[in-house]
Amino acid sequence: MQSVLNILEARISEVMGEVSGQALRQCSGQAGCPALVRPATDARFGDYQVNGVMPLAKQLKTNPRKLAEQIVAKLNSATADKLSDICESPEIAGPGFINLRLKPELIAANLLQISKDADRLGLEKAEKPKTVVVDFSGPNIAKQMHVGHLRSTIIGDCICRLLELQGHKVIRQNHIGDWGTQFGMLINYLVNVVYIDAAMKATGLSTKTEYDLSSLRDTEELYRKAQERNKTDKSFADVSRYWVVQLQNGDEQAKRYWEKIVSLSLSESKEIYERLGVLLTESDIRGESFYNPKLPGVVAELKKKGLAVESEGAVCVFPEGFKDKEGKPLPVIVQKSDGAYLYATTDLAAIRYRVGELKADKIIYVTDARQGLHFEMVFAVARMAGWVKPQTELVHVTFGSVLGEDGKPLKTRSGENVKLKELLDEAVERARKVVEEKNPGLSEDEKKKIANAVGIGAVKYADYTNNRTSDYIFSFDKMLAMEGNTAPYMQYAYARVRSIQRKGRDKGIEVDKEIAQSQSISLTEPSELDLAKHLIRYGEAVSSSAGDYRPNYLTAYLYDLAQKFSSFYNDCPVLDASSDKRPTRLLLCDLTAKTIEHGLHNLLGIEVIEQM
RNA sequence: GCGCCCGUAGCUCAGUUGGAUAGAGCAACGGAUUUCUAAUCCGUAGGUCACAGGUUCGAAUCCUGUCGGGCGUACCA
Repeated sequence: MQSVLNILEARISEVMGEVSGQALRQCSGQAGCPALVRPATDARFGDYQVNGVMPLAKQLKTNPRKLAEQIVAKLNSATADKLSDICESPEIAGPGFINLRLKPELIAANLLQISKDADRLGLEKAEKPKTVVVDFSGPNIAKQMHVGHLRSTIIGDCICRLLELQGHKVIRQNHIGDWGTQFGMLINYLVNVVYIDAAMKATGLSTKTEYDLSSLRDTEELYRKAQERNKTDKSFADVSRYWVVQLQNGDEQAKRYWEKIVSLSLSESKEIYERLGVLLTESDIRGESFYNPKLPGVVAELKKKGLAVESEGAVCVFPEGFKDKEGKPLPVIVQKSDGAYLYATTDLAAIRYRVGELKADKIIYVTDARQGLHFEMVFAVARMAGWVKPQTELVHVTFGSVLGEDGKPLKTRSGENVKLKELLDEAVERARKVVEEKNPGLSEDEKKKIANAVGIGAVKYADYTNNRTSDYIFSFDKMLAMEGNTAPYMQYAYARVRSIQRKGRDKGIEVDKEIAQSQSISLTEPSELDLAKHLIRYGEAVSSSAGDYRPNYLTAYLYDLAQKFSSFYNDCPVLDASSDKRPTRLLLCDLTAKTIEHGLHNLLGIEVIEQM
């Protein structure tokens, strides 16, 4: 089902092209006359407004109101009747707006159509599906996931879900940091402290064993202890360097320890992904170690193509238009003077793999805004090298930082990054307290389930609902508030609908049958009509959200929906409604629940709950 | 220095290639409740869209400058 907005845009644009066609080509040479149909800014103007007449009139150097009249006349003309199946007769207003009001029959027909399509709620699929690689999350192995990974992980996840819904082939790529010099000290620590100490204890040579592998609660602790030892013990640091070399050279023992560390860390990440409802699996992992063997080839080819040159001992590519502090050309360094490779090299190898092997039409990078320059330059080099086709899209989807209440990047009191696990634990704990207070009668199981859904949902929803490009201030109190655009408010709205349906069934009303059999729609109350109109616009919200990779467009829609439902709920009894009104109201309830569930659960990965 | 992003109500934030009288939530004030879950709804009040110019039928949005903040800027990722 095509969204009303798209149909209107297409039909009106066509007519505008016909009305202006030749004249337009003469004046500007531009093709196409977008109607710029937008939701009306004020309900008094109807449901949609056409904004495109005025810019067109400017191009044609004609009077916008006169032009609007011509367009409306053409839209209405008997031969080219473009609107009467959708809208009432269009009205011209202000300097040259065309206002459109939906016909009740269209609203009714769309509601019924959505109702019949339980899986997709009438959402259309892309005409030309693309293969889209989405690079997101990318935690550092050997350290726990912290708040710095939250946004990439969940925004990336949402983008994947949106694009998949639109019918694109989405390939998730988790570019984990599982390679590098830090593994030397970690391996060294495992070998020399964990295993040797344990062995000495086992053989009675030592009674003082501080750690064995099982005592390591997590990779964070391993990292911290190894780092501490590396700093204070010079000979330990020397041995760490030895392990780096061993690992690079493919030494079996080094590899075994490395694998141990990676798998320990991955199991921690997996746990976080599951709690967050993020659909990343092990098969999506293509980390630095995966690209490591390909790096010499990347550099060699850049050299062969004459793009990479030696500068100050390092191998560099100088894409055009980038300058350093002194205004001199800024390089992308692909190999350090000591021979080591860098992030840029890995990213270039990844682009080759994604275009060459994965056949990507588009690659989306979900990382914070600070990496903007890095990607700009890497993209430039990849294009210079001919590793991406001109039509291949490389998109950097950026986001701002998560700040504490003081407006500075969120840290613990001791200045460390806040662990994602602890953040989620606290959110769930706080949600639990609220459940306990509001609904003490529920069973332990239900309380746990609700606290989990609300707590995790609140963290995610708060992030999604902020414009991704700006920083936002993290506040448990605000995200867990029952009022306002929050997860609990949305979940509550859903739970209320479900409650109506439960009550109805208890009363012996055959809710599903009544909905399935409802052929005519009766929208009499303003809040009913308002809700109905909003329900048929879900597709618009999804496509604008996906088009700009902005989850907040979707949350804004969902919040509007929940508010409109609440008004309807207040004004219109459902179960006690007269028999001519009840089927429609049951249908509105059902579609509200399905839409909230689809948005929250299918697209944002946030759990809905039947009661709270 | 240069580049990128940002500055909107007391607070937290929306604002869709420039569109009609700039919107929400919180906080404040006033109303609605023998409830289909009030974890709700309705209303009132609150603004020099940082500042100054410019572009045009029309600017929070585009351009120039100023002030304030964040980030980046040769071997981290």
